[in-house]
Order: sequence, then structure tokens, then C-alpha cells
Amino acid sequence: MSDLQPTESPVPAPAPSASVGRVPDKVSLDGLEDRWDRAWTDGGTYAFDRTAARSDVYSIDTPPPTVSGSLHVGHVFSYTHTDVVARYRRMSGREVFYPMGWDDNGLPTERRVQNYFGVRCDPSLPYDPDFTPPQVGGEGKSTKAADQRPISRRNFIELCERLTVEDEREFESLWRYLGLSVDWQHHYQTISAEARAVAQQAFLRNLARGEAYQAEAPGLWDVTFQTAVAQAELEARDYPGAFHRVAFHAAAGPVHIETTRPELLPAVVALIAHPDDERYQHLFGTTVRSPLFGVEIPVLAHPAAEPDKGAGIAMCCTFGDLTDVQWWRELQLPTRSVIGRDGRLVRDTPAWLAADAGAAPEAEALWSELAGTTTFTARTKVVEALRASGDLDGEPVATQRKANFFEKGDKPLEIVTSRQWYIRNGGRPAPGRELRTELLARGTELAFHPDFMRVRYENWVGGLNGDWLISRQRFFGVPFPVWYPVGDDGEPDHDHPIVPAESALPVDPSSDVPDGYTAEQRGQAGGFVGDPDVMDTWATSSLTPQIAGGWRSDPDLFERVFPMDLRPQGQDIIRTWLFSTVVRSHLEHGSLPWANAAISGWILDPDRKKMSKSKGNVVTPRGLLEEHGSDAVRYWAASARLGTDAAFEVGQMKIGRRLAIKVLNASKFALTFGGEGADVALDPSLVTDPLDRAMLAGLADVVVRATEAYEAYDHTRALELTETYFWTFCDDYLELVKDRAYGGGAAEVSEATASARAALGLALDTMLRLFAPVLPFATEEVWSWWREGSVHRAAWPDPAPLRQAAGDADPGLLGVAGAALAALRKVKSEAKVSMRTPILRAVLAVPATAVDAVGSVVGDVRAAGRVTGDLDVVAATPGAGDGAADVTALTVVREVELGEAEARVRA
RNA sequence: GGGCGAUUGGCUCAGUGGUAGAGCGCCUCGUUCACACCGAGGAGGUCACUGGUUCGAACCCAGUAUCGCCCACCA
Repeated sequence: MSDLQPTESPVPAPAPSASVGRVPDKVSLDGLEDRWDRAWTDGGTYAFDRTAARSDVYSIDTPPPTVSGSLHVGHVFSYTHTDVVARYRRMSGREVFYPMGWDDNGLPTERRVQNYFGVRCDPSLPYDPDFTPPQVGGEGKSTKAADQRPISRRNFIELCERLTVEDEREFESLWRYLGLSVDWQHHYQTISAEARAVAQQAFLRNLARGEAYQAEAPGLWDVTFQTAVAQAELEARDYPGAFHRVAFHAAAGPVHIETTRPELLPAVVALIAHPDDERYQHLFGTTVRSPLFGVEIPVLAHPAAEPDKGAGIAMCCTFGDLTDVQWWRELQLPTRSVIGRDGRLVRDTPAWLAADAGAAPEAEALWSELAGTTTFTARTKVVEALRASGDLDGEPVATQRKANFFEKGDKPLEIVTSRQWYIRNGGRPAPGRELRTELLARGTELAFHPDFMRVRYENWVGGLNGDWLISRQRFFGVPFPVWYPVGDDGEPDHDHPIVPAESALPVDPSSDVPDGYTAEQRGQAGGFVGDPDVMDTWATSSLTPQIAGGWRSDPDLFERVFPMDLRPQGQDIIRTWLFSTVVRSHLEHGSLPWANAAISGWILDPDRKKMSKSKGNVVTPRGLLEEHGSDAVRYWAASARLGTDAAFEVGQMKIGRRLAIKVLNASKFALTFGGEGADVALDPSLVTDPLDRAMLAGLADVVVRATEAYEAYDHTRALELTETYFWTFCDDYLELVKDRAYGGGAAEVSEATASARAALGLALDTMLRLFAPVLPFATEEVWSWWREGSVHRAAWPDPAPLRQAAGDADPGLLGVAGAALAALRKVKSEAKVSMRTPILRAVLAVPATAVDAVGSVVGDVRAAGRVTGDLDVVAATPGAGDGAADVTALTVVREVELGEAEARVRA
């Protein structure tokens, strides 16, 4: 929230300086998470400096996790990606605005509060300031609505806030343990007063500009939740059905149609075939009578009818599907609704079936059997009646069809006519086409990572078939900040909504009273009523940049963070969260809400299936982090590229753990050569040895390439480059130089020794910075041994001092030396002797082009290979011209004489 | 039906025109004083398939197959 909520720091941390300058005897990853989390909190390491200019800021529109759910490994995965980016940008000199939000608004919270406290929301009730819930903790209690006490919306929201505080504390704790470099001073809740005010203010501005409007129209309706739903919340699922071949009656004989929804027969308004369909030409312009109900309906032509579907002629009902809506609208058909909001057939006899209005008596009689039944029961009854009347041709043929479901629902959606609020999103043909073009253009401005994710945006925007329906007939959520005048006839005037001043927001029209009215006038003729609906949860989440950035309450902050730099999110909500945020920003600010969108992939379980929540919960994120260590789990996450699904792989975490431990140990080793603990010189001018220079030259290349990778949002590449070089550094370079770095214990430090020590220091300093975004704990631990401050506030490495130290050294020389060392190791390995076994004499054959190079490092190779006598280097390939020869493959030991290691002597 | 990804050693994945790579696993060896949560060495792949372009293809083009996902599909 932009109204800052100070975060309490649970336990005072030890002064960070206590450990500075001392390399411990024994290193460990255990306990680093808690220790450094405390130190970072106390040190304000990730605090956002709100005096920074916009150009220096890197702002992130963090996805707010749903707090009434639980975090699973997928969250850990994608939030790590964001944190890696945040840490890189921070080290690159940007002031990172990285808030955390909690999505505690919406159906999941609503349901949880109902069960937990045994209440339900009734917006018609007045607020009770002294309310105490009937129960606390829902285990084993009834979840039936009848057993839940009705309370006012405000009381309900208070309970939501009370319950979500608990969840949010737990979530924050996990994020801290994972090492997210969030500035916890900046966190927000989608249920908070500020978020509600932002959502209402944005809506009022949409309304004032004509972008929000109300319409009475057929729309998708969930009968379980009894609310309208938006196109973005649809999910097509397989649903069993059956084709029923049904006869309509024409003068010339029966006309057969096929339908999977015979219960809609009473709602039929026309039969429709394709204009070019020869079979039905003679019927166009005539009328037929519906079976059972005897309603006279026209036979019409429309190009949307598909000749090869079913019988080729369709029965158009109001409303069975979206095609019906299209026909109804374009052919101006009457409305004959028979399905109510509860999913049952309406109880009152529809006018066109009433006997006293001229309908056949049998029609009304049959209707009386159907009234109030579910669609399922009605279908059975209609089919029975059709069979009895002989209008069912043959038996129903089972089929599997696709039906639209609300993504959270389990019954197919019906189409119900209702008054709803919409926001323009380019989904409508005539007035919306221009907006659609603009929004598609925004899509091309936005940098998607990876780029191919853009097509999901384009597909969605291009395929919209209506504006964004934002009203929901639910109780918990952000209410529409409007009232309607009630006329003398007692009917609300929806065309002249009464709106509050922006300064009065947030309002709840079910309890607040508009200016110029008194509370007593609520619902009275000549008075007012509040809009009963709430906004879709996406109507609030589409404003996260505005909520987190202080659009309403902190314009100074907003100025510095908006438009934001990054929106990280999952690919599944491009059509919802990403798109709706673009719509709001485009309408309100005339800009994109952010410059970049980083799309994380799915976590797949070992069977290559999307990891389900239930499976994810078996392995809790906390357990995972505690078992492997946060750096290890972060390593696993960071090893997966953006937009790519990743396997949940414990093996990768073990590798990460090994890497983190190696960082600790190798650092300790590199820091202890001087004998004076962490006193390692970082002076590039001390580096004189060819091998040291080559190592630093290679490292400078790694810095350049890793930086390019991070700039391109390719953290995986950056990590891989760093990691590979680090292992070469450990396995070859450290081995090669350790004797020289020890300096034989001489009091006077030779130039060669000083060179090795300076190179080690420079390399370590650089590699810690390179690893810091992925392994924040291990790198910070090492940093604290010998450097001041936090590595996470240190500058991203600069290749310049490395290049200065390297001079014109060829980075390939380290590989040459490594190959020479490997050849000596191989001799011992094949002889099955200890690596400690001395080599009394050897001849090293190398490619002709590498003779000089090996010669320049032969001292270090001799030491590392424990060659006590002569080590001659000769050209393996007489004659030049093999410039491309692979040193690694061609470097072999020709003649060798092994000594005996003390170990073997003892054995 | 339209689209987007993917297909490389047992596993997880790099590799976008120049003689196939990494890690894990596996095999062999090594108690080395940074690290046994270790080290060294080794085996292991006709890069899904079929054509084409090219001096040369894992990589470019066309097509096919399989897997995953998005959109459309309710008569």
C-alpha cells in the first residue's frame, strides 16, 4: 500500500560488522537465511529511496499472491525470477521499487471467511460496530448458507481483513526466507481502503469519459455463484450431451432440427439456416410451429448457420449459446427467456405459453410441469413428451461437446439477460474497433520476455467478442461507487447515476448516503438506492501499478515509479491480468503500464504434467527451502529460462546447494593465502603473471557476456556463464596457483605471489557480485568476511579493472594450462594412484601452436601436477598449419616416471 | 479448425551454418592440509522423421509425427 505500513523487525540482528574481516574456520549454509534476512531488514538494504528520479528507478509491478490460498513451488519459482532481476538492476545502479502485494480480495477470501467465521454477507444490512462473529475457525463446522449469520458488507470486509492478516504474515515470512529483496515498507492489499479507493476512482474516471457504461444485455451467467462472468474467465470444457432430432411442423410437413438442449424448446424464437443452403430455400420467409408448445416461429436465413452442423438448420433460442445471441441481435428476434438466474426454469408461465394469451392449453400444461425444475430435469421431461407426441425422430445420440464454464464453477454457463457494467476494451465491432487497434499497438510496444508470448496477447485482443464485463453479483469486493435516484414510481433511474466526489472514496453505496440525501430516503420513492454489485477482481488487480505506486494518495511517488519497468507474471493470465492492466493504463494514462513483461513458465512434475496445487502442497515451499537451503532452491528456479516450463527437480537443487557450498569454501581458500585472513589486495597493477592475467581476461569476458544476458532478461545464460567459469576457476586456476599464492611462507612476498593474491582477490570480488542475484545468502556471507556493506548494494562488476590487470593476455591461456594439468592428472588416474603422487619426470606433448603458451605457465603446472623433476614441453604435431588444433584434446603426456606418494607407502 | 512452444546421451537441459556440449546418474580411481554436501579420470548420442537449400545442417526451408499450451468450436 502506498500508505506505508511500518514493518516490525521480529528479532534484533547481530551487528553486521561483528563478522566483517574474519574468515571462519568452518563454513556452512545453515542458518544464513534467518541471519541475513535480519541483517538486511535492520540495514535497510532493500529500502527504496523515494527521492530518486524516475530515470534512476527500476520499478516492478509485483503479482500479489492470493493469500487465502497457499504458496506452492510454482510461486517460489516465478518470484525468484523477479528477485534475480531486481537484484541485478539494483547492483547496476538503479533504485529498485519492489513492493509486495497481497490479493485478499475476491471469491477465495469470501468463501474462506464464510466458513471460518460462520457468516455471510448481506449488503442490505446496516453496519454493526460491536459485531462479534459466531465462531472462529471453521473446522468441522457447517458450511451451509442457512447456518451462516448474515452481516453487513462492512462487517464482512473487516473479518476478511482480520483473517488475511494471519495469512499475510506467513507469506511474508516465506518470502523473506527465500530471500526476496522486497522493500517491505511498500506492501499493499487489494482489499484495503486505498485499493478500493483506487479502483473506484479509476472506475469513475472511466465513467466520466464514457469508457464505462451500463447495459442490459444477455451475458454469460454462472448459476452456482449466481453472477455474471467475463469472457476472460471462461474455460471450455468437455461436457457430455446428446443430439436430439426434433420435428418442427410446417405446412408441407415436418422440419427436423438437431439439438443438445431440448429443454430450451419453449424458448425457441426462430429456425435458422444458411442463406445458400438449398435444402431450406423454400422455407425462408415462412413460419413453422414448435412441437409440444405450438409456438409459431419464422424460418430465417443467416450466414452464421453452418450447413454441415447438425441438420444444417438450427433452432435459435433465447438463449442457448452465443450464436443465439448473435442471431437474436442481428435478426432482431424477440426475447423468450425461460431459464432463471438460479439455473432453473422460471416459475411463472411465460406470456407466449399462457393459454389465456392464445397458446395451446397443452403448452401451458406442459410448462406447469417444467416450471421451477433444473435444466436437467426439464430436459428429461421434454424428451419424454417429445417421444410421446412422436416429434422425436429416433433416439438421442450421445456426444461429447465443449461447453463454457466459469473457471471456478462446475456447471455450464447459461446466458441470462441482466443489467451489467462494462468497460470498453476494444471487444465490440463498431465503436470498439479503433480502441482494439490502439491496444494491439500497445502490445507491440511492450517488450515481452520471451518475445513469443506476445502472440498470446495478440490472439486474445484480436479475438475479443465484447467489452469487458466488470460487474459481479457478489457481496465481497469493491462496490460500484454509484447510487441511483428512485423515481416517484419507486423504480431506480439507472440512466442517471449519482457519483461521489473522488475525495470521498472509498464509499460503500449500500451503507453510505449520497450528497443531498438522507439515510431514510434509501429505497424510498423520490430517494435513492445504491448499486448492489461489486467489481470483478480483475477490475481491481488491473490497477496494481496505480495501487502500489500511489497514484491516488502519493503523486510524488507515482511520478517516480510509473510507468513501471517490469511486470512479471504467469503465461496463464496474459489475457486477464496483463491485458486488463494495459487497458486501464491506456485509458487512464495514455501509456503502457510498464515497459517489460517477464513471463514465467509452469512447474511440471516428473510426469511432465502441470504440477497441481495438491501435489505442490505435498512438498511445501518452506520444507523445500529448509531442506535444500534457499540459495539452492533459487538456483533451481534461476536455471529455468523465462517462458519455459521447468521440471520440479530436486537434483537441480542439490547442484545449487553444492555450488553455494563451493562458493563458501573456495572463497575461504582464496582469502586465506596471505596468512592475514581477509587481507587480500585488489590492486590490478600487482597482477603480472601471465596465467593470472589470462584468468582475469577470461573473467572480464564473462562479466561482459553475463551483463548482456541480464540486460536481455536472460538470467539463465548469465548464471550458466558465471557458474562455468567459477568451476574452471576452482578446478584449474586455484589448483595451479595455490603454491605460488602461498609463497612458500617466505616473509618477503615475491612479485609472483603478490600477483596471484591480487588476481584471486579481484576474481573473488567479481564472482561474488556475479552470483549475488541468484545466491544472495552465500555471496553475502562471504562478502561479510572481508568487505564492508552488503554485496547486494555493491556495484555490478565492471570489466575495466579486470582488463587493466589482464593487459593483452589471451584468456585461452587458462584453458591451455588446465589441459596440461589435466594431462598430468590423467596419467595418475589411469595409473590408479593418488593425485598426490609425485611425477619424477615427464614430457608433455602439446600442439605446436601451444608450446610457447604452455612454456609460460609451466611453473604453475609443475607445482599443481607435483612434478619434482624435469617437465619438458614438446610439439605434438610436427609442422605448423594446425592453428585450430584443440589444445585440450591434443595435450598428452608422452613419457612419464611416477614416484610414490606417501599415502601409498603407508598402505 | 487456427496459432505458439518443444522434440539433442538414462535424467534435466545448453547449443541458430564449420569435426556433438554441461550437470546429474553410471563406471574406475583417490581419506589432498578450501571443500567427502569432496576431488581426478572415463564410458555413453546416426541431435524425432522425410525431403530440400548449402562446399558444409542439431541449427535455414518445406512437410510429417509425438508432447504441452493458447484461441475458436455448445444447432
